Amino acid sequence: MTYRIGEVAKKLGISTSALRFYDAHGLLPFVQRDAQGNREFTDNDLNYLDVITVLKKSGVPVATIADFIKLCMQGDDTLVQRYAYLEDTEQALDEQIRALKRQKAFLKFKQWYYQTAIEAGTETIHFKAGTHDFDPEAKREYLRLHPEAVDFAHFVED
Amino acid sequence: MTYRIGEVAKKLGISTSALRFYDAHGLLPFVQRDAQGNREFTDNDLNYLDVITVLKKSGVPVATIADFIKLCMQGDDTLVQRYAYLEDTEQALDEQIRALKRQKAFLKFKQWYYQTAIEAGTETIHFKAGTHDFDPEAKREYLRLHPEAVDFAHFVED
DNA sequence: CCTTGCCTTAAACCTATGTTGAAGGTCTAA
DNA sequence: TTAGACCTTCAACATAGGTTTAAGGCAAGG
Repeated sequence: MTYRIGEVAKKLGISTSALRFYDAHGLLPFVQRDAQGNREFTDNDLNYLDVITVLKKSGVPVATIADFIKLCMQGDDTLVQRYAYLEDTEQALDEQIRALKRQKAFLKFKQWYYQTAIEAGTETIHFKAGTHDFDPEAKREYLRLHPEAVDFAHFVED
Repeated sequence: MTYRIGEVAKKLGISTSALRFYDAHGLLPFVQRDAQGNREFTDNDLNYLDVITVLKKSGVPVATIADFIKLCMQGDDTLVQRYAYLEDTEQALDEQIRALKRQKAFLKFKQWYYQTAIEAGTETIHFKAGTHDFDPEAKREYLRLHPEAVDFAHFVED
């Protein structure tokens, strides 16, 4: 049983133009055509599209995914390469997660900054007296209250 | 004490062209100019640049960051708005982290898939007999061995 | 037979986020 | 006083990842 491009688009939530774009860039070499030249997607092709979708969401560029798919088409000789490839992707993913957590720690600090400012009715409590400049003491104060936030101590240079 | 654009670029690891681009797009309304028209960055401006950097790394578009900076320039009346803004950004960050973790769970499955294929010397152990089509049994088998991976059960439709 | 709804390709277009280059100003040190 | 190292603006270019549009083919229903 096969699917037409429009059905696949609906099933997977990918636009038909994106699917054609992927095909044009070598991500779908396995998709066959019918007598009229229309693409015929099999269930197995959808499995490949799941892999492609995950790699895309992991931030892997289309050209790099195309390399991986090429390896897949080459059979058992490339198994080790493909495994290494996925390990690299996983490491990149881990680094992205770590980076986002650092951004989150900083946002948490800024939320505390605004929360306390809102309670005080004014942001000036965080400024150096007589200026509109941040008092670095604010960051130190926060780190005293939230020692778990050392992750973002990177931002405290003082 | 002030810094010139090149010093700031070196200090923060942002190119001078990117800094000028941010200025042109309203992210640096606080930066003053000297008699020659050169930008003069203060230490406090660098604090704002830290905030901008974090928002950027959190995936917030430049135009949206500009809105936030505008609120910052408007004083205490916008404290609650600014807090809400940061909460929204944090939620978006949490969702990104959750999404990356789902991608990672799928990659882990694929790593198992290749690990076992490498041990067997061939990928065919995961195919339906006589075909090159994935046997959905592989996913079920993996979930039996790794019940913690239900996160990605989304991908198991069978 | 004609309309509707799919599908096809190729090429042009779009958005975000910068980068690069041209043309010129200022300051400092030799 | 001239060379070098900065800085300025403005406009053109680049890149990724699609989307849109134009022009056309095939098949089914009325």
